[in-house]
Amino acid sequence: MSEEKHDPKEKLLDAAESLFACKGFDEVSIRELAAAADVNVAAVNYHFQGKENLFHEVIIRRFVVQRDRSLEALEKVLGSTKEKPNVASVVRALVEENLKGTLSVPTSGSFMTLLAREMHSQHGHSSTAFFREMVMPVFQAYSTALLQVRPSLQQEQISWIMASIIGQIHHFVTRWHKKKFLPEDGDDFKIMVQVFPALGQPLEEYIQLVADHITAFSMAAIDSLYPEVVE
Amino acid sequence: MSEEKHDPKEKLLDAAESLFACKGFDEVSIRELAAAADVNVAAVNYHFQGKENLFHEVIIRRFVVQRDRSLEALEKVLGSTKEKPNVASVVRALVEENLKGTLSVPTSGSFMTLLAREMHSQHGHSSTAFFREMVMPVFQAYSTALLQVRPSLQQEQISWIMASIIGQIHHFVTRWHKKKFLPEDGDDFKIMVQVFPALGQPLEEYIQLVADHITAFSMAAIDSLYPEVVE
DNA sequence: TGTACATCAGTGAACGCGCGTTCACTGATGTAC
DNA sequence: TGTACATCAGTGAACGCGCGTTCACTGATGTAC
Repeated sequence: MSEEKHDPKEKLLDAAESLFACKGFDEVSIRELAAAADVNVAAVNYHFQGKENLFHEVIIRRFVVQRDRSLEALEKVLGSTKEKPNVASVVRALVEENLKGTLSVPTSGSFMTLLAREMHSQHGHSSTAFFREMVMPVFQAYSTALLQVRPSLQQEQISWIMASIIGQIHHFVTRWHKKKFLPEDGDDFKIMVQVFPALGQPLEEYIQLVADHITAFSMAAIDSLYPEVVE
Repeated sequence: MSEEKHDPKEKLLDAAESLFACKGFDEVSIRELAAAADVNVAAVNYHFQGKENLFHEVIIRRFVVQRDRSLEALEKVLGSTKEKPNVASVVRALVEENLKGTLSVPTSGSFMTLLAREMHSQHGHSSTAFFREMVMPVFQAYSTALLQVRPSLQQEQISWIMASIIGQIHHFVTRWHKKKFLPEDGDDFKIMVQVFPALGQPLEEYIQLVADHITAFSMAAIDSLYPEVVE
């Protein structure tokens, strides 16, 4: 089949992406990676000069996709000729695209966790570069869009709003991810679903329910705290 | 001085609490722990039968305090004779107590991260027990309180509201923690403060600003989506 | 085209280090008579 | 009270394992004449 990669570098990246996402950096050994990618143990060092670098490249590769998806989704909303973009449509794009991007890709359930590691890494340089190239552009684009659709908002108010929305997104992503690795007949699973029924739904429905809730909750807050100024 | 502990078990727990919080489970070695606690390397296994158990006990010890503080804060609000408790006061108690509890204790900035590890642990039993005894009681108490102060709310609506609030709390805690370990003259630091000015404040002010924001944001959403039914 | 050599991707085995853990031990405290 | 023994908290040194990494190597491809 044409899908099978033979480039060992690609094979390693693919294997690393799913293994790191499942088990975390420290819990995956180079031997395990090599076995999963069907390459030699020495290949990781040969192609990436160390385990840490492989990890870094996995993160970058995934995040470039995520970033571009988020930016495209926003452009689509802003460029829509059918209906004038408003606050709700921008918020919904942010919420929906992040949920889908972080949950829908099969292996990527815990990339929020991996990202946390990357951001905390002491390498300094890589951390700054990552922040500037992956996180900031999305943040800036959505901030600007919000200002555009509701000019009465001030920059700092937008920062607070974005933080509240992103916080909610992360939390619901984490919830799903936590549930995902639980045995369906275990006590933990039952309790979680009982406390939070939406977790009993399939992924697609969960995403929709969560997107609806975060959008509604945040829009209600925004409209109430910072209402549109009608001139 | 009377503060100095001589019980090696206590000394180990104290040293472990701050080291684990700073560096995470894998990045702290038993030798490091022993040195910090000024005990023998073998002491960890002697007192706790393994590194994993020590970690578990550290988490428990911290979380019992946190849980009890949260429950006390709620009781204080509900039992107040001066003013009738309302939704806002319950929400504020939840937000403020969690922020203080997670940020004010000197070593505990990253206990959210450690907690994540504990919840994901495959031990099954410990995970369930922890959830049932540490997380659920607080969740239940605040849910019941919300129902009490606004009886028109349904159980599932409360679950969604709580999730949105807790998500915001975690996010702002994480932000502070991320900033805390950054050099104050580094690029990362400058960018973060520029993007999110509240991070430039001292901890006490940050907590107040964040508590105000989350409470206001969430109350606006709640009152707008699920208004009080006046009979 | 044919030959000799250089380059390069990729490899298998081995290395050395740091880890969590173990174990035979010590010295102090408690107990029995 | 004095002696002999048992119990126990705590220890130092050593063990063995798994890890990331290294290195001398192979065999295929590219290049020069």
